[in-house]
Amino acid sequence: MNITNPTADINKSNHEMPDLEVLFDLADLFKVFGDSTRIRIMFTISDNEMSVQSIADSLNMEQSTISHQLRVLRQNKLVRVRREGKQIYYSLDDDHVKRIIEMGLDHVLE
Amino acid sequence: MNITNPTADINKSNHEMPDLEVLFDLADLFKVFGDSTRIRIMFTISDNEMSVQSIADSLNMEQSTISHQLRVLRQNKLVRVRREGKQIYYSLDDDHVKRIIEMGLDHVLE
DNA sequence: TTATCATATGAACATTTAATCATATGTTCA
DNA sequence: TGAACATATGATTAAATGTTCATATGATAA
Repeated sequence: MNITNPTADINKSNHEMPDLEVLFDLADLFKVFGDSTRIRIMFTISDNEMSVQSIADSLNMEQSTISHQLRVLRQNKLVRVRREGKQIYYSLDDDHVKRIIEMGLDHVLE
Repeated sequence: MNITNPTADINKSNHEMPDLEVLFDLADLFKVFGDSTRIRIMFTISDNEMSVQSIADSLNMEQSTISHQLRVLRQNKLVRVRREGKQIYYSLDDDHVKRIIEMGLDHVLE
């Protein structure tokens, strides 16, 4: 863990272990990807932005469920939000997100 | 993607949505990365294989806790196992795993 | 064989988490 | 203004999950 002990440089690792706090953040990030509903939402909006209700329709799930999960995605900066009239459109935040998913897919499909 | 023009866009997907089963597997994979103990274990063994007890010592956690989590990593093919006498040595399965973590780190640290 | 060490595992418990229901907030338009 | 619509949110409930304790399994050496 975050050993900042100057005397202990016996560490022959190439990768330095990040601070504990970073590791917690990292786990929290992956936690967001670790739910099938959120994964499906991310796929659904990966090409086009979509309104909440159309995501719900598309996945055959309740609007409330989708909204709750979109909040999680929002809080973790994984989606972009745009309001247009009564509707709110969501899209993936950046290609970063897609790449993480692709990496996971590679592992799952291999 | 990220079409900001709301007028009559044709929904032309570039990415096909994988089967539901694959999406579940994908979520399950990320679920494994979504725990700080497992993340820390993965960092700990990312450079050198290590025995269960030395991982536990290194993280200041119970042998049982580490063993339980190593099982999860094993079941998801994220670690390699090698027995040598009484000890069992664990290492990361492949660079794939590292790359997934690196991707996540990029997002967390940005 | 038996004692000892290293690891794995089952059960119990506490905590987290996702889905649902009901309702609140915010927007548009008559 | 008020009705209708789209989305967000709080509370509740059920299920999943991580840690701990106690113990089982498996390996080594005397």
